[in-house]
Amino acid sequence: MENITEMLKGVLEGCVLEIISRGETYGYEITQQLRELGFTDVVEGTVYTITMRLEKNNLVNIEKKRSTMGPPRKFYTLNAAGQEHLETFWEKWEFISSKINELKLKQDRKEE
Amino acid sequence: MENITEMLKGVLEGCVLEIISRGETYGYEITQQLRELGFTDVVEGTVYTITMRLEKNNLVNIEKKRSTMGPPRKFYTLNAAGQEHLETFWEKWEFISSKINELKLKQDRKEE
DNA sequence: TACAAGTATATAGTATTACAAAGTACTGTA
DNA sequence: TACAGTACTTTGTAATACTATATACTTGTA
Repeated sequence: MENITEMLKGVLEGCVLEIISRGETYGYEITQQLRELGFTDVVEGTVYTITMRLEKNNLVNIEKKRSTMGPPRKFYTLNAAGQEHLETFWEKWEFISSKINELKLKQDRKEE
Repeated sequence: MENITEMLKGVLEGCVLEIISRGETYGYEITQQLRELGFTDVVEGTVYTITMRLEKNNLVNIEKKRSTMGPPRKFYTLNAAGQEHLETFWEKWEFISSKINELKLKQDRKEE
């Protein structure tokens, strides 16, 4: 799927929060998980800006650990504020997606 | 629903296209329809920037008509390119929302 | 040894987009 | 005339994802 970047704005951060909430993980791995999910064009730089934002907003705990496969990894876990932020994200998502789908249903009726 | 503006990026234009596709309409009316849909904080300036973009990208036809209720209205209809753009929008929306919901389902499993 | 490839974090600059705030203009009514 | 409601327009700003690049560590291979 090409050129979905504008539609990813605002949701990508939520996806990253959700991925972190499943268990300790680091930037490079998050990127790969997003790619597996289907967002194949997401690059490391993008995820990095998101994790930096999460750090800045104090939504995550950080632990640096050695790796046998390259340089040290920065592992992230959600703190309480992060959990709360994640829940808010899903509420917003539910709201918006339901509204958009409402509009879409009207479209389908239109095509009959 | 407060502060959903970042999540609206990329989808609002699609919503406007969809509204126009239902029949000739103008900026002020589009704004009101979006508010009725639930996006209560959308303001005229926002819709205006979108309609301007649609014009610039040649996705709409324009007809100016007098009104008894104020200044002349600029009525928009979709042209062929606009129709195509709208279809592409729904495809992207289907793709993204299905991926996000996939992630959400995993979340629900997680909470069990 | 030298070098490539994979892993991993980091940064600067850019484009797109929604919004805030304000202004302009036209109509009908008190 | 003054004002409220309708309607379009403009300017500037903030947020965000992307491009491109740099840095560094490990392993494998010629």
